[in-house]
Amino acid sequence: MKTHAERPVGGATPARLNSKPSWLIRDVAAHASQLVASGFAAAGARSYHYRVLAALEEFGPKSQAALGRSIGMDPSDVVAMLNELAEKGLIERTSDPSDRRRNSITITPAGTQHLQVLDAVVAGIQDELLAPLSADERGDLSRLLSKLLDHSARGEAAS
Amino acid sequence: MKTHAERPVGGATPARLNSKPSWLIRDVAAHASQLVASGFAAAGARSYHYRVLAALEEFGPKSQAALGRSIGMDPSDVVAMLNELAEKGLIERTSDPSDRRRNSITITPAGTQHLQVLDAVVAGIQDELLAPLSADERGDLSRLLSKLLDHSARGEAAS
DNA sequence: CAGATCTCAGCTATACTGAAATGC
DNA sequence: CGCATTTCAGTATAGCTGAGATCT
Repeated sequence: MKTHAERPVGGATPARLNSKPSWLIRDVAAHASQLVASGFAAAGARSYHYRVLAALEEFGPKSQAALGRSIGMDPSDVVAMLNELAEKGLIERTSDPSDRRRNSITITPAGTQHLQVLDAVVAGIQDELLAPLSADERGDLSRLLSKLLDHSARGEAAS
Repeated sequence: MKTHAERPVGGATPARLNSKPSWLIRDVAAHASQLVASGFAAAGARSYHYRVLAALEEFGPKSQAALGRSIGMDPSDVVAMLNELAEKGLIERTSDPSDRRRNSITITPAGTQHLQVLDAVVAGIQDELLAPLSADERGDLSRLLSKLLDHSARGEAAS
């Protein structure tokens, strides 16, 4: 589960890569993903599950399409994830009587409980990931990243 | 080519996600990857090609295994990428006489030229990605990310 | 009829695993 | 022999496309 590699081992990394923000971000993200994936795997979940359960808990019941839009997930992937979550009893699909094309998705009590477990896993990962940074630096990092994200979100909206 | 999506559109994003550094990083990285992938695709390349060519140009001829180690790429993936690069005449494989298990990989003049084109693409992407940040902020971001990367690299070395 | 919704089948890129053939 | 190198075949995940059936 510690798959290893992911970062150079033998010699140096090419300067082109470790000096470019786009690559630094990708490398840090790869590390973060690995932490999340293995933490969630230990809890029998995956990253997609967390996104879905979080949206349901924060926003209440939604249609599959609306769910997908709120977390940037493709509708076809939503189908597959809900199948998995329903099998585990973490969500419930009921067809919406006001629009018979739609399913109304609800998080179950077991789902809420599972979400809390995953929240704890995620919290632990933030600590591990940000260990080398001071509280101030953590704030700076979040602020800078949010700025980049806002910008790219607006860029897409403009297209 | 503008694939779209990638970030919520309909309503708000769950607070759990956009408040956690690990998710912010992943989202920014996804955006960066998309920029790189489409920029490289326009030049007939992919991200893996850049890594390989950069390592060869900066460090000189290497064996496939050493190449893979220097850029954190799996040996089996190195094989496939070198096949593609060799077909385009960007690298050359010659078997190493001092150790007949090894191939010595060299970047060709065409490869160096192609790398320069990709360098320009990458430079443009940094500007696009970091547009909302001041020069000071860009420096801060790189510094913070490098710190995180150093930490995770040391963590792996310790295992 | 246009358009939304759900579903399924399949594709790509990245990254990894396992195993074989060869050579040190 | 153990170990490194190259290669191939296969797996898994995230994200996407295309198309069909159903409904508004």
